[in-house]
Amino acid sequence: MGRSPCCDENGLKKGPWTPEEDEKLVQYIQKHGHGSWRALPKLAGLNRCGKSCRLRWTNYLRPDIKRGNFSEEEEQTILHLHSILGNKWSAIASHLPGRTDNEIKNFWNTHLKKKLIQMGFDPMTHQPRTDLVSTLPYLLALVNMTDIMDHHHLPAWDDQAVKLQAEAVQLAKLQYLNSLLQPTTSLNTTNSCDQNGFTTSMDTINLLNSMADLKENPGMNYPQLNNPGSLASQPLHHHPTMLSHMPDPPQVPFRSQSCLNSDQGQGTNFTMISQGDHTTPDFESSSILPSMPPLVGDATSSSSSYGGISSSYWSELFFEDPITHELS
DNA sequence: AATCCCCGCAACCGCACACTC
DNA sequence: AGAGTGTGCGGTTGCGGGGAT
Repeated sequence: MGRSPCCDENGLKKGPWTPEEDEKLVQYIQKHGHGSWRALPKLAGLNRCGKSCRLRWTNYLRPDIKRGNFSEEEEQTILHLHSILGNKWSAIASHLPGRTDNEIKNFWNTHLKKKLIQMGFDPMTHQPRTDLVSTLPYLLALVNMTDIMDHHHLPAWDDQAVKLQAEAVQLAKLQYLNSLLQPTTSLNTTNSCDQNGFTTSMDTINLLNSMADLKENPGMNYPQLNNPGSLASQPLHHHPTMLSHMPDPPQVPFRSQSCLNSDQGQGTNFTMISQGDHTTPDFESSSILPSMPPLVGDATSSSSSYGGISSSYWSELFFEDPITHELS
């Protein structure tokens, strides 16, 4: 079968559109509608193929096109929908009035995707990247910064910079933990939920991380300590530090399949050290990352998620409208 | 001031699917 | 049923602008 591409005809212009061409196209469509795109160029007096006209109209000349930068709300919506729909740009665009699939695709490829990668998240799954190799340069850079500061007794950075560094280190630790928790590592973990519906294993991990960080950086303020479910149980775009300029999204507890099916009270256990009235995780401190406590206890769930993120994340697809956050 | 390099975006390309005859 | 056509969609390209050197 097959057919020749519409733009193969000789003599048809390609490339950027001139204002005159735009004017011709707009005037014709306003007067007659686009009708058959293939026939349109001739009727409108344009030396273009129909496909080129259609793209120019739908992506640029249409009167309801919204130009300009994406708002924070739009950015958040794109992230949220992409975490569910993937690269279905037209589907995503249908939820953003005035935005075209092409515009959203470009915005994703030039801004959001890079942002996620820089933060150590897989732009396709929206989960922390678990391949240590890919994040090693990032980790090393962080370590170098810290070492240099320590070695030269440099004065502390401004608060914001220090916080950013601490948060980045925490993310790196999260990735490290995730790598340990992957099913392929043969280290099994149990996902369960607390009364708020958060997945306990990752919440535990985050709590432990926060405690470790607090130990290292006594002055820091870690919201997870007050709200253990605030970090890893949320999809990336709900991450409190990721894309921190974004306004808080509607706070809806995520319902993971493993949560729905498991008993409460189960969770990943770590070796803990009792110190008087307090119990602390058994961290063996390291200059780079705290060595991870051994995982003990048997797997009681065959959840396909690791660290509780995946199941929570995908639950949205099955239980929640991505736009309204209402149960379906 | 000139050149290089990177990045963002508009436009193109090719494939897939729906529809018509 | 199948060939031809129209359109939608996602991936890719290449140009132009701006910053870095």
